[in-house]
Amino acid sequence: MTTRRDAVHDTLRQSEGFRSAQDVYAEMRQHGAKIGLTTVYRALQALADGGHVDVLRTDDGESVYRACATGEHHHHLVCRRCGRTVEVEGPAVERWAETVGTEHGFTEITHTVEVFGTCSSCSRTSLAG
Amino acid sequence: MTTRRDAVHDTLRQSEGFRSAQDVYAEMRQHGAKIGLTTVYRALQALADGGHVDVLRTDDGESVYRACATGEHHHHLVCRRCGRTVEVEGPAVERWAETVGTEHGFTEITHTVEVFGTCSSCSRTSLAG
DNA sequence: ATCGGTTTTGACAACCATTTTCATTTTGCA
DNA sequence: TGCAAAATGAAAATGGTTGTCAAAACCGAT
Repeated sequence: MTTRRDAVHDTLRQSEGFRSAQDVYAEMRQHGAKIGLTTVYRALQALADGGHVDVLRTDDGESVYRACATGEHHHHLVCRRCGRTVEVEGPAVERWAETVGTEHGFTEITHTVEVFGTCSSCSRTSLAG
Repeated sequence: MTTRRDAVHDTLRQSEGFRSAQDVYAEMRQHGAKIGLTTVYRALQALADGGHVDVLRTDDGESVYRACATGEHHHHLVCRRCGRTVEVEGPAVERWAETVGTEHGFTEITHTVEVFGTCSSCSRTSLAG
């Protein structure tokens, strides 16, 4: 039997961008999956804790998740319109964060970096329509 | 009469780091201010909209605010223990975000960058205690 | 198969920051 | 002074997320 966690993970993998727990739940139900909202939340958390999916917060405080191609540290370029996401790297940013933290006497430095924009197909749409 | 918004702004100015709406409210009440929670929320939003204070989200989804020295675009180095915050600039990061977005055909690029760490006095404390 | 014991599940209730509502108070201004 | 518009705040509503707990699924041992 496919564990629910895998089912959640699969659902996420089929998505282009970041999806909320509620989104994932709704989609799974629509496809006939028998699963509860609580379980989706738990699965998502477990996946996130294990580093199998990335999490970020939308402007209105919702947590959104995404199954990324790599487990390596990376950042995201997210279309603010359709949510399409590109994984990007930025060694320069990593170094900058580390440096700036150290310079001020901080230790155990971590950072969050997200880039937002309007993707080409969305800006086309807005010009046309 | 000092408008409530100014009172909220002042309270924020006296803080070292980022404070939540509830924090600000509690502190104002403690100092004898007659103000409602709703008003604090509204004032904080207005201040944020006007670019007079910076906002960010804690890991648990709470919005926290800070009256920053400058209205210019800048980022923060925040102590994850005590919340002490240093304002930092990173021209390299700005350029990187812009470049990476443009390369992928995105327009109207914005970004969020926050650096977290443990400040020197907090790491001393943890070693001692 | 069947019996414990452990883990997972999920309906529902509880949480809690934030928003909305709306009646009251304050303000701005003629 | 009067009156419309804006600000206020107590209380209720909202909504994503988490806690509770009993039922269901799982698993190794008999």
